[in-house]
Amino acid sequence: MTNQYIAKIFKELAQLLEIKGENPYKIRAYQNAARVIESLPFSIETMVKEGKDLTKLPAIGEQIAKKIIEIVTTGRLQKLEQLKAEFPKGILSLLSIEGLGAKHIRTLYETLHFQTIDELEKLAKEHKIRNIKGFGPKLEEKIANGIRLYKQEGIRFLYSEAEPHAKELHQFLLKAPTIITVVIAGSFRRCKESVGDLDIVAAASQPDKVIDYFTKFIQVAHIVSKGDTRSTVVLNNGLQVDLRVVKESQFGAALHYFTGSKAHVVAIRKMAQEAGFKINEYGLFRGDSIIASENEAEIYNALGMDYIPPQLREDRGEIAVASKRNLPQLLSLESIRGDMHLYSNYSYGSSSIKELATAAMAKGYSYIAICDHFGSLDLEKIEGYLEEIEALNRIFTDFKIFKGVEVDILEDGSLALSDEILRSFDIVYIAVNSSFKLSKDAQTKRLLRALENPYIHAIAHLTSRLLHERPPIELDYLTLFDKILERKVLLEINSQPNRLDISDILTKEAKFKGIKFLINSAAASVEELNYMHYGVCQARRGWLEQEDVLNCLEYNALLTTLP
DNA sequence: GCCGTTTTCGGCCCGACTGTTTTCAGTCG
Repeated sequence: MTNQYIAKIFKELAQLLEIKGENPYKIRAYQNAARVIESLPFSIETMVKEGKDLTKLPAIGEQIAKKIIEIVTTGRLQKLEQLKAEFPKGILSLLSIEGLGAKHIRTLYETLHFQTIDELEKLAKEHKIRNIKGFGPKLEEKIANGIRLYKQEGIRFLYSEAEPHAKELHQFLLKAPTIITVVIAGSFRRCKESVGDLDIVAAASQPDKVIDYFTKFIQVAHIVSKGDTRSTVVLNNGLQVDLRVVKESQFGAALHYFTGSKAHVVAIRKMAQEAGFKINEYGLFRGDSIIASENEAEIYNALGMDYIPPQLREDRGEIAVASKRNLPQLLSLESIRGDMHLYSNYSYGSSSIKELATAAMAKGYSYIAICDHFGSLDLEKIEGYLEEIEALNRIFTDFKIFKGVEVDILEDGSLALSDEILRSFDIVYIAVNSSFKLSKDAQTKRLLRALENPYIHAIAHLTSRLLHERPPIELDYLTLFDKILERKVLLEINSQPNRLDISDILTKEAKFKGIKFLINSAAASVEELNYMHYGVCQARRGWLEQEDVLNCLEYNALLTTLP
């Protein structure tokens, strides 16, 4: 049972209680618990089975601990089942309709007693909603449209999919009248692996002119809201974009607020309040006097802490560490000295080894590893492959190519290539590329056995997840990380934008265990060498510093450090 | 429902915009 499953139960519980009109602080308590459970690096199921005290976790008190135990032991939560039975099936989907919240949904249900969502859609079309107190024609239309939209698919974008839109909007807004600064904030600035919308913060002397200009962006499909200082639009492809425009002197405070995460901002505001400040999107205040507002660093500094980079702003311990002025010095793209996992046209890459090497040199790297994916049928091919790399190494000066391979971990934990073959490579990655649905126990045993092999160096894309496509394989990470550390095996952060494997949370957990990493583009073409920056962002979200990542080392240092 | 170097009770982040209203509740971020 995953933490996500447990968190989802509390999220649904909170939503249903909201529709029921429960105490909002109780609802928030469930939401907070869900968020904490979701971002735990270890399995809460295991905690329960080992009899650990759940109330030691933040936001988990006696009541929620009891409920977690119930979920783990019975697979469900009685209280949620009861609540669900009180309302029509699918009622929670109504919450995803823009502009329709819990209070409205409750009024709708109490007035109309609809039994299905389809029934509600029909009532909306028949104009049975507009005369209810608190409703009108506009909301009625939103409900009808919202239900129709929901029946299609929910939209969420990979970071890499949102990126071109972000860049284009940035360029567009820089040409807005009276504009001074534009930053894409929100989850995009925090480099989350997928983003729900784009939040943009701008500074301008006449905000209303910028808002006007913004809503005329060519790709705007419709305008959700438009005021003097803020506006929301939806683009043709369904991506929602929010713009907030402030005065230059307030830019830092606004940027901080709109970068989030929500949990981070709430925690900072609470902390500021306890210290006698007030903080909002216009600045940090003590009484009526403004303490800081122009840039983010000033605000953090006034609160007595290190500047917290956006990628760390998730309320996962960064505030406490920053208050001790002890934040990690996160690595950057410039820290990377080589790319240690590339596929050439010997397996499923489209570029030759020489092309990859030349492109890597042009990027300023001093080494790469070609690690094609080979199985037991490829023995002849491997021979030529090794020779070609050796030949290129004789030609290049000040640049080295490692002879690498990715080998499959079979279902029983044995490897697809013999030790004899594995010995001929400089770097061997093992990877799960099949049997993704084994039980947690079987999957963990499979990895543990593979880790016994003496000729391996690193694990490629550990969880084998594909974002929005395939869930991560189930593993007992605590046990596995102990073994990885003992065997001095490296973990890869795979930069492919639909993988970003391992996750930020696992990365942080592994780092504090003492495990070292490689950040790789896993490029299958020259162009994909540029994916490296996605992996670096992910590593930053996982609190990694240069010293945690072996391909931040120069060639000679790397040679002596490689396991 | 959670939480506590002021507290085991009484707090719990803060403001813009919309659609409904005649001054504001609901929603959102």
